[in-house]
Amino acid sequence: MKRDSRLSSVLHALLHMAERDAPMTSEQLSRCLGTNPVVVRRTMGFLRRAGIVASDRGQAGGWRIAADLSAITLRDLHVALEEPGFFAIGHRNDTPDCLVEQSVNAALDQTLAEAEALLLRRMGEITLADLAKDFATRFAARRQQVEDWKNGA
Amino acid sequence: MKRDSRLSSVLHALLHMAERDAPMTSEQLSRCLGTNPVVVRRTMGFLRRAGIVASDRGQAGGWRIAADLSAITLRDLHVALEEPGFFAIGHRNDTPDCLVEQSVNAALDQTLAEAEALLLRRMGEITLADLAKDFATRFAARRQQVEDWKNGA
DNA sequence: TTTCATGTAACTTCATATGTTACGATTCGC
DNA sequence: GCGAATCGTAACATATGAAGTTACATGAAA
Repeated sequence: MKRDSRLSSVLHALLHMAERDAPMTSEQLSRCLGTNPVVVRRTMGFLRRAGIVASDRGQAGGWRIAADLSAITLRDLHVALEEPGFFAIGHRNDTPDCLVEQSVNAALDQTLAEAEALLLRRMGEITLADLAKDFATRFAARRQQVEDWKNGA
Repeated sequence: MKRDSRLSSVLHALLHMAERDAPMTSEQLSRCLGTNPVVVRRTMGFLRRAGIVASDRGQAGGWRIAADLSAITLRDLHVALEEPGFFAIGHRNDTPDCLVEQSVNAALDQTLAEAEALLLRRMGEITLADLAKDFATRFAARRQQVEDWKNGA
């Protein structure tokens, strides 16, 4: 199945934006993400409508984060993107007459619902601030690595 | 997103087979599932290769369950079908150079991995025998309902 | 030997995520 | 005001993958 990568994309974009003071244009973001400015506008539009980012037109325009990093969770982004569901598996018929199919649906639905609840809970616990911190750690580690390499050479 | 419904389909098929003594043909199963005999053969082929069902050609041939109902779990079926993953969301680039993207991937992967582990655990606890029992309960309830309706009329 | 069934390749169809083109609307600097 | 930069969005193109379909080979039983 073709997986929806918009959540990953907007996270990537938001963290890049968080590293800067000035707004970033769709064109800049599209280069970060390896995609197209129109795709960026289309996807970020969901976040704008959810109040997570704001956009300005004209020169010196672009996208900026409109909320506190520690107040934006992965769950918020998932909801904002209106992602239709987490799962690549499902059943064909939502309201079957066949009792056998009803048993099958009930078992699958219950199992998937439990996993979905876990996902939503966990995603509600992870904020953009957490990711930015994780990035800072990685960045420091790489900088140290480069430093070591320079000294060794 | 187009969801993979093969797990649902084979469960449906297996429960119908469990209700009978004789083998069922692809044609019969396809009518139960509202699909095509070739699709049934293609999908059930995964279960045959996993030893969960057996098939016989020729007259009086068809499909039969080759293991104990209480020994077949949803997880076994999921694995047998070689379903590529549970999730409809994911990230675009598996081995990014960008440190920001690495942070994003790490966070998403960890969250999804946790949910996947839960799913596999739960699916490993549910057997075909459990579903057959649930079906029996629903069947009895409906029979009672019909009985009541007859008496009332 | 005929009939019925599976096994499988090849192709079609359909849904949908993503990419692209085009153009209108808005804002800024001059 | 004018022109450049930028978003907003419609319309269309492309790619991927699940499921459906056709065709035919293989094997088993009456």
